[in-house]
Amino acid sequence: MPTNRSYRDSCGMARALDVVGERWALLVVRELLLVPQRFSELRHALPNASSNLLADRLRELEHHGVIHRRKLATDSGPQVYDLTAWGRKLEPIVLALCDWGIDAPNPPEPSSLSATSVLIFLRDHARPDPAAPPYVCRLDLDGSIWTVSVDIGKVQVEYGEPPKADISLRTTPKTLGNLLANPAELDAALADGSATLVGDLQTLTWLLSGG
Amino acid sequence: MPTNRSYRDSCGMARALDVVGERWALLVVRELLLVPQRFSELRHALPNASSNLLADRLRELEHHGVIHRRKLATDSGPQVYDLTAWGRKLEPIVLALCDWGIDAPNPPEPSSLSATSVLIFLRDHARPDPAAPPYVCRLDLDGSIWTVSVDIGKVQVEYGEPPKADISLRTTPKTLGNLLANPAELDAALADGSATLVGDLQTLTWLLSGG
DNA sequence: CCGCATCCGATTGGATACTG
DNA sequence: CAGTATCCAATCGGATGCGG
Repeated sequence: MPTNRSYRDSCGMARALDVVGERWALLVVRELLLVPQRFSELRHALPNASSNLLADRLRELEHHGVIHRRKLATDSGPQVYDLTAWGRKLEPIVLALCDWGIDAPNPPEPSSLSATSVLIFLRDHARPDPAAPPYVCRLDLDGSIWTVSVDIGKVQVEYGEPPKADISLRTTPKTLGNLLANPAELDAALADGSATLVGDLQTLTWLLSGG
Repeated sequence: MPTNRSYRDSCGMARALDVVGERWALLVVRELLLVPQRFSELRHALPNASSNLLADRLRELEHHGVIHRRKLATDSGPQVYDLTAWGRKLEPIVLALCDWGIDAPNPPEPSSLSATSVLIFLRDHARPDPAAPPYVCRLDLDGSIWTVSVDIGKVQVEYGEPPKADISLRTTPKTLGNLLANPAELDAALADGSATLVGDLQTLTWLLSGG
C-alpha cells in the first residue's frame, strides 16, 4: 500500500521530498532518464528493491504526476513507465546528485550497477579526445542494445540499434563500470571473455580512457 | 540509533542517497545553508521531526562528513552544527529541489515554515525593481535578526544585525511566506499586528511584490 | 532551558511466496 | 510478465525522562 506521510512543511524542498523523498523513488526516476522501462526491467535495474515496494513507488510517483504508464507502439504492445514533463525536470537534480555521490564512500559489496547508471556516467564523465575522429559504438549490455556516438569530444547515448557502428562491444554494466574506473583492465576483460569487442581496439580505448 | 542501511548500488546517485536519503536529512542540510544552528534551533525549524530522529540524523550526517559540530566563539559558548565543504556542495541541489517542489501540491495543514526556508525563497525568487534605489531591511523573524540587502535587483540575506537599516520588519516566517505569495495582504497583516513595520511602507512593498 | 536518551505503538521496508 | 499477499524486521513519530 502506497505511503501517505508528509513533512507538513510549506518549503518547496519539503514538498519535493513528499513526492520523491521516499526510499527508491529517485532511483526509479534515474532509471527512466534514458528510456521508458517496463516493470521487469526496473526490477532488473534495481535488484535490491522488492517487488511490492517497487509497485508502491510506481503507483505513488504516477499519482503525484512524476511518471505515467503508457503503451508502446500506440495502444497495443507492452506497458512502460515514462517520466512526465514535470518528472523530466528532475534530470539536472538527479545528475547533480550522481556527481555529488561520487565522493561518498563506496557501498558495501556486492553492489549492483544498472545499464542506465553506467551509461549516464559514461555520457557525463567521459572526456574523449576532441581531436579524434567521430565514431559510433554499438553497446550490448545484458542483451539490451545502445548506441554511443562520440563526436568532437561529446558523447551521446541512445537506446536502440545504431544504423551503422564503427565498433561493437558486449559486456555487463558492472564490467563496463570497472573499465571506466580502470581502463588498464581492458586487455584482461577481453582476454577472459567478460567483454567482447568487434572492431578497432584503439577506438574503444579512446572512449574508455576519457572517463 | 543511527541507521546503517544501503542501496548497495554503485551509482553515484544511490551512494548520495545512502548519505542524505534518509528521512529529514536534506531538510537539515537546508536549515544549515544560511547559518550554523544549534540543536534547539533545528528542533524549532523542523517541529515535525522528533528529537531522537533529529539527533540520529545529525550523528549520521556528521559521521558521513556532511556536517560537523563546532563551538561558536572558539572553544567556549554553545555548540552549533555547520556544513562541511562537501556538505556545502549540496546547496545548488537543495535549491533546485526547492524550485521543483514549488509545483507540487501543498502539504496538509497545519504546515510549518522555517525562517531559513522563507529567506531562501525570498532571496532566490524576489525580483525587486532593478531601477529602485538600494536599501537594507532589518528582519526580525521569531526573535532572530536577519539583514536583507537589496541592490540593483539582487537580494542578499545574512544572519545578524545590520549596521544600518532603512526599514525594519518584525513578523513570523509563516506570515512572511504568506505575504510573499500574496503581497496584497500586507495592509491587513500590519493592521492586525501579525507584522510590524518601522520605516517606509513603499520600500517594503517593493521587496514583497517582486516575489 | 539545552541536548539529547529511552521507551513504545504505528508505519514502512525487505524477503519470499504466490496469482492472474 | 506484472504485479499481490504475507510475514517479520527496521524505522518513524510522539511522549517522556534526565543530567548538566
